[in-house]
Amino acid sequence: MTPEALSAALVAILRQLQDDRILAAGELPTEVVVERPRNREHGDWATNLALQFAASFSLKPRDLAEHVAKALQTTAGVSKVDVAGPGFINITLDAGLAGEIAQQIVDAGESYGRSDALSGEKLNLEFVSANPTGPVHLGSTRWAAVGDSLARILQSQGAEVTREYYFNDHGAQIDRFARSLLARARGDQIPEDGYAGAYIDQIANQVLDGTAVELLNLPEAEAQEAFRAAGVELMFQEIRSSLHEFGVDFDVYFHENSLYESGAVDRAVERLKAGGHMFEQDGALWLRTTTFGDDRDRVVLKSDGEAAYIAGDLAYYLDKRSRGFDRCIYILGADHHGYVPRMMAMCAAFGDEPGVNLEILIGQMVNLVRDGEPVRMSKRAGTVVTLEDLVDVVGVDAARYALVRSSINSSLDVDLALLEKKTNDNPVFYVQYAHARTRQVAVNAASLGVERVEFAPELLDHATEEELLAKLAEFPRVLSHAADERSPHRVARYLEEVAGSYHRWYDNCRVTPLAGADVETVHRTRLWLNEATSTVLRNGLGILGVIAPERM
RNA sequence: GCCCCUAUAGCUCAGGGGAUAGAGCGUUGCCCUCCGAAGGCGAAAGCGCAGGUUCGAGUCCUGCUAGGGGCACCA
Repeated sequence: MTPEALSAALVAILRQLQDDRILAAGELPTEVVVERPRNREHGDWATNLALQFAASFSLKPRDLAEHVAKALQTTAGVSKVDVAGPGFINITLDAGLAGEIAQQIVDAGESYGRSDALSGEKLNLEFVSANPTGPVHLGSTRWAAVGDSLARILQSQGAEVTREYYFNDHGAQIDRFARSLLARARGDQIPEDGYAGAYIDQIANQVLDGTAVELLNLPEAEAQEAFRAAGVELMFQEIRSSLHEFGVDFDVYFHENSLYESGAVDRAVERLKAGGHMFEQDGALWLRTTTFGDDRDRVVLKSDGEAAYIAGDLAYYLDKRSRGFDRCIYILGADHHGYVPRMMAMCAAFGDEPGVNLEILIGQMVNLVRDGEPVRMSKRAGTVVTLEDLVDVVGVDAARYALVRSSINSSLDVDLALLEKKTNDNPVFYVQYAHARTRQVAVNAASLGVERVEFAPELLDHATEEELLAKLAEFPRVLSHAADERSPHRVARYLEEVAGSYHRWYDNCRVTPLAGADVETVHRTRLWLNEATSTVLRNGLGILGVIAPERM
């Protein structure tokens, strides 16, 4: 009996009580929270439904709890029901029932934890979208790890997810990038507002290598354009390849420039004009975002005729919608949070529903620290840490795990000194080690003739087995909750708990018999539990884009 | 001035209104004659402050304090 099954049984009981006129008419909850009580004396599972819903039926919590408890007594698989405290319902299952989940998990394999809750939803998830004026830095790397895991989580719930990267190859910053390249190619100083760093020299040289030397003798505008086109392409390739090394591949790399070349920007503006959301003032064209809650209106076409940045976003959003995405999710850094109200206003101006068709996740920044002291990331000071730097020092697994295990609402400190020491203080090793252990136990079991030829779940009755089984049973809900809350970090935290439960079990219950002893049913049964743990750890690590190693 | 995020153990962070607030690292005491000690068991150690809502608040609301980020016809 899984917590989901118990929850469903409880909902059915409430419906029955209503049919029997014990409960007043009224809306019933569609889901009831069934939790593992912290204190094992409180049974296998507990629910607070009486405390939650008693008031809406004009009952005292304990009275409602008694009614539910009485009905639950007769439910198959339930051995004991208690009402405790103000109205908690504590449930104990029949021996063996809790153990069945081990076999179910092994049978489900890769599909354990998946659901079809989001099937039919077509989601567009945009993240990273770092500008092609430099390598992917530490901050963006966080969104690469988080975004990719979130995509996997949403896919596990049946959603059709497109990972998208908005490639910002239009506008003034690209011009500065091009001027910087050109200057370095000529051996000149970087312009005042330009980009510095060794990578600029590298790319400038690459551009030169790939073309005729006469490039430098072209008229200024043509030379700059040549460096812009070639430099952006090289930068783009580098970003793409470092993300690929990081295990993050996008389905769509969308070039901002294409929106201008295709006329999509003009069409978006026309549509907003037709909707009566645009006005002219001071020679510029404005979008009246204040109609939809923004604190001031926004310029779309500047008085010099150039498009403001938001113009591209208008067209880009419409383009996503026209590609059939019900929901467009953006992951943006905290330095862009001020951008949210105007994006939401834009969404509303197009007649869409902000928060539904357009969803923006704001993630806090990554701070660089050395020995506890903050380090300012500065390209000029050479203290920019890139995705590749991070991976070079700690590897993909540790990097992804460290960046994904915290809530995006918290800023994250990355300590350089710690990373340089290559210490194993990253919890990813704790989880990976647990998985490696399950595999080695399986290897040893096989060599000693322990096989999964029989399964007697009632033998999984040690305290550490009950704990582990309950933990494994939570995986589907953890995934579903992580999807609902857009919180990949919950999966990481959950895996750490699974690993802990497994290590404790390993310490108490042997899968292989002691030397000279016979292989018994209990060993064969435990092998199922070992395999189930392996499955959950493997599936969970897969969600995080981290390898589940056979050995370490 | 306005907006967003944060404040939980020595450090980095979890914690879905519920029962005795957790993990990793660090400190410290124990446990390898048999499936991996990258492990387990134990100890010390914590919800910024003040109100409020609630049967019940680390969690929700208000105010305060502190830290981070943002408030362009930049992108």
